[in-house]
Amino acid sequence: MSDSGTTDILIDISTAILRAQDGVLQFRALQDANDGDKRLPFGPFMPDRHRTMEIGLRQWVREQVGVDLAHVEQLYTFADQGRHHGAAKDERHIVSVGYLALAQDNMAAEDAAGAAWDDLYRYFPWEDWRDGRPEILDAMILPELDKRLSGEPLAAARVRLAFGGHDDTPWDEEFVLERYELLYEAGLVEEAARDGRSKDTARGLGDSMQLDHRRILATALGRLRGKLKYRPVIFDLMPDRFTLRALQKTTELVIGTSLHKQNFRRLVEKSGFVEATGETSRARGRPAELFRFRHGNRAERPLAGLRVSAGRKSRAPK
Amino acid sequence: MSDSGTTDILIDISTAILRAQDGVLQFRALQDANDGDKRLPFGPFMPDRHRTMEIGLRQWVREQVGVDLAHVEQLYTFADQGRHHGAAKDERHIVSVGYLALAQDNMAAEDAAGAAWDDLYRYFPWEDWRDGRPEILDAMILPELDKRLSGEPLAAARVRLAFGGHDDTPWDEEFVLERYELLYEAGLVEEAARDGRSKDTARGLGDSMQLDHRRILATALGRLRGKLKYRPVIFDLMPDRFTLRALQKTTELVIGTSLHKQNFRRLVEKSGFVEATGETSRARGRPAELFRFRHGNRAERPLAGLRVSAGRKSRAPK
DNA sequence: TTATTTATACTCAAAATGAGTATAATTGTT
DNA sequence: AACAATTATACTCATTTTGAGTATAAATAA
Repeated sequence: MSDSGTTDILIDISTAILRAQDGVLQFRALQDANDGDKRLPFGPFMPDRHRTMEIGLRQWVREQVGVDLAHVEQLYTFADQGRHHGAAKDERHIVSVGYLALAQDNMAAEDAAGAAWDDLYRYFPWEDWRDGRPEILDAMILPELDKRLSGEPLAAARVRLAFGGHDDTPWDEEFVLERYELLYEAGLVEEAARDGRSKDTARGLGDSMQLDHRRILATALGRLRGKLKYRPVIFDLMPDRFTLRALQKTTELVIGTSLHKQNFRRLVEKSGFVEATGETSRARGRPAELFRFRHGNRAERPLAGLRVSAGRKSRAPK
Repeated sequence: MSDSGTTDILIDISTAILRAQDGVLQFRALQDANDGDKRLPFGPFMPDRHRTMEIGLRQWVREQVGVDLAHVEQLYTFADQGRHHGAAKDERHIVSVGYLALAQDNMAAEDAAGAAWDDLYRYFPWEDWRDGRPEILDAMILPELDKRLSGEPLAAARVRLAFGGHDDTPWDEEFVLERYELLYEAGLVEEAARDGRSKDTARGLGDSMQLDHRRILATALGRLRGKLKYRPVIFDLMPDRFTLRALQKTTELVIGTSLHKQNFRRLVEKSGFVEATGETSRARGRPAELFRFRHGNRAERPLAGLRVSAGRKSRAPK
């Protein structure tokens, strides 16, 4: 079977490191030169030195940004040509493996040169619905997609699937990658022009990144949004003790929509994931009880995550 | 960044092709020599010839087994050393990308040499709970895991997470890979002995496969089980028209448990995924109405899949 | 004609959900 | 000290969803 390809392959491992801080969803971004596009921490997978890819990932993360990783999970392996513009000129073909990692709120390590925490939604402004449907969708994105993809046969269906239609196909917050890919194909993000897919000179939507790193970030956000619903990963974004309000704010940050406070509390309390510490946090208003994640007697629990919902749908007519 | 590894890398693309046929969950298996372990269709990713990995995958599937693929989805990229025993002696390190593909029930193409449809659960006998909890779990698997992993610090928690504890941590049908990996680590599957991880000579659990192909199969089954719950992929395993009973049987086949007939019908009818054709199928008993999948007006729909459930939990005390 | 088998319809109680209203406990302001 | 503002928390209530049946219908096989 190993008839072997004629070309050699280089595998890049890139990691989207996310955290929630002061009401902002952030990721660890690196800036090489001054002023160029930012990038994720990444480096080649070297099987001699890295027994597994996760070991490789941790090496690059350690060397490039000083962050302690909580949850780490592989996202996707991208191998399509032409999406790695700007890579060092190496005669090898590049395959890109993306990872998602979560960092606790209060981690130190702000120092590493050129590394900073960037606001994720600056790169995906159409994904933040916390203050309602972003205007840019109807003002620009949907009309432009419609115009630019009118040639494609199935484009209309793909757009409706990804961005939501009217009542029948609602916005699905998990389709982050599908939306980004459509914008890329339509030439609405700068990466498309850079890769030679679009001759557009207008500034694209959101901030752009090196290589295919914004695509990896999109995959990370979509995966995290999905995972929240069935595994308690949200707690990896929380400090040791937290109020239920803070937990809600972090959840809203990730899924990009607002939730009903009383019902969120009921949901969380009933889930058994948290236990009260007895302490309270004071700020303005009535003090809130501090909770902690309950990896109580059972080390890890496979319980359902926090299922959040979009609101009752009015009964479909017949 | 591309400081380059010193070793070259070979990427193998392997595909688990599943279908449901006559009440059996099957996958497309190949036998090279007579009598050796079976394998999945696979081959190297060759960037010169394959613009994307999915193109490569389709080439190897076409050449090795004659099957038309419906849904295709990437599963995971495995790069840990030592799990590829039996690979052709190539000085390159092997990275293995696994894919899941679904084939319609009634596809032809039985011919390709050495290719057959194998019963998936023969390779994972502990995963089929349709007739209740498999006896092998308590008779052999759990005691052996307990014994063999007693050295590992966190083993007990991992076992309980993967195989379910008593009341608090129920069996989660999606953790197929986690269970297989535990059995591998404990030396309870033949692949472990073959890879030099275990000196066991006793026959392992379930049929073994070449390379890491059973691991890919485990990943495929787990992913499919999870996906059923939120996307309508089950219909990719169904013929054009089907009775609700057949749909239920196929669902049960995949998730490995039995469902309540009347409630399943209610769920499916309400979901809007199917529409009646007016025709009926006759067999023994009252004829059943034939339905078809409704990619009606809207080409694809992002609606929730068929959520199936394990039975009401009695209220937790307190 | 009757038993058997399968499909389909309907019931009913429990639990979960969406959307509030009501009340409590603080801090900041007058 | 009184009160407004703010936040947390408790509770209500109508609907919907869910689990688990019972009842009835329409076929085949004996």
